[in-house]
This record gives sequence, C-alpha cells and structure tokens, in this order.
Amino acid sequence: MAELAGIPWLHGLDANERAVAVDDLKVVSVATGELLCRVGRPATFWFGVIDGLLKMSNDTALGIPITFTGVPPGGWFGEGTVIKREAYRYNIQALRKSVVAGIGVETFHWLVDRSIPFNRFITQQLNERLGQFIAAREIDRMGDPDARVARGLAALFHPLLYPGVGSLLRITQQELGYLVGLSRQRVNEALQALQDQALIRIEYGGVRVLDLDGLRRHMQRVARGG
DNA sequence: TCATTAAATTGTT
DNA sequence: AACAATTTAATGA
Repeated sequence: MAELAGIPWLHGLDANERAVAVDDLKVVSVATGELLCRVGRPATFWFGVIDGLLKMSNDTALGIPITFTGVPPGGWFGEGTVIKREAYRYNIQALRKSVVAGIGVETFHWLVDRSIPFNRFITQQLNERLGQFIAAREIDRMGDPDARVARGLAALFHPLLYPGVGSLLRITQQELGYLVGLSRQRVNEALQALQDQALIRIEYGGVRVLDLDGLRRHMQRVARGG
C-alpha cells in the first residue's frame, strides 16, 4: 500500500505494533460535503487525512458557527476526545472528495499503553495544535482579513502537523474562504498581497509557500497592529 | 499524441 | 453576485 508511507506515526512503531495498527487501519473515501464526525457522537476512531481536505468546525450546533481549522493531507486529529473516551466536540466535513484513514479507539489505547514513540507523536501533536489555537484567537480578535488568511495558510503548511502538504498546498480560494471565514474575493485580494511580498505563489488550484517563516512573522506583525 | 470540448478556478467589477 | 479569462481534465480520433 502506497498510502501507508504517508502515515507519519507508523514509522516509530516496532514490527509487531505496526502489524497490529495496519491490521486495524481502515481507509475510506468521502465525498464533498460529507460529515465524518458529528458533535455529540461517541468517538470511535482516530482519523487521518491521506488525500483531500477536511474542515473542523462546530456549526450545526446552536450558536455561531466557528471553523476551528482545516485538515490537509498528513494530518491526524481526534486524539483529545479518543483519549478521554468522550463524544466529539466538533464536526468534521470534507471540503472536497477525500481519502481518510482511521484506527479504532481500542487500538489507539493499545498503542498509547506500549509505544513511547507513539506517545511522543501524540504529545507533539497536542502541543503544536495548542499553539495554533492560541495564535488563532489573537488574530481573529484583531479581525484583519490579510492576517486571517496568512494565519490560515501558515497553519495548513505546518510541517509537523501536516507532513503530507509539502510546499504546495492543494486548496482553492473558495475552500480557503470557507476555512478562514471570508469571501472568495477577499481571499483572492489577501493572497495577492501575500504574493506581492514574495511569501507565497498563487497557482491554479493551490498555493505554494515560498517563505513559511515570513508568513508566520507577517500574521504576528499584523496582529500587533504594525 | 494531439486537438477539441467541457468543467473548474481565478481575476475583476 | 455576476462575468470574462485562464487552466486543467476529459474525450475521442
């Protein structure tokens, strides 16, 4: 299976553990708009994106719809709820036709109980995502559209959380608009501004990052009001 | 492989 | 929201 190569945490496991994980691994194809997780449903799987793009949000719930983050290829999510054996606190929806992998809750705990590399992966995952949510709060409070787009892109290009992305992120400006909560034309405007600063290059159906550190500095600089 | 057509995406108003 | 221009994907010879 070529798909296994794109699953980052598999590499840290020993032969036995990997065999158990692969045996339990399920790979499904989801259509655009399809929901993988619903708020309130018990967590049964720990999911990862092989190909495509997902959106983590809490719409359909009462109150204002909030998009937490997008999940591009290489990203794994849901460990928080799986660890606590709770119900999902968000919806996961496919922004486009995607291929998603998952392992069951029991297998997840089995790995947590015996593999140190697996625990390291989970800890790092939680830590990096916490950093992203803190940055998101700061920037959304400021409300500068260019900064929101810069932040959204910097998050999706995170090499540890989303190793499958590389330097070219496959995302349309429409999809990016759904993720950061802006109109397509406003996203287009922001992208051109970022391109003018040589931080990214706009490509058909995607965005290439030229300077990830610069992108991060940009969103922080704007968030401070500079 | 190439040319033609349809569909998707982008840039602009 | 609507439009034109551009790029990609699909089709068939």
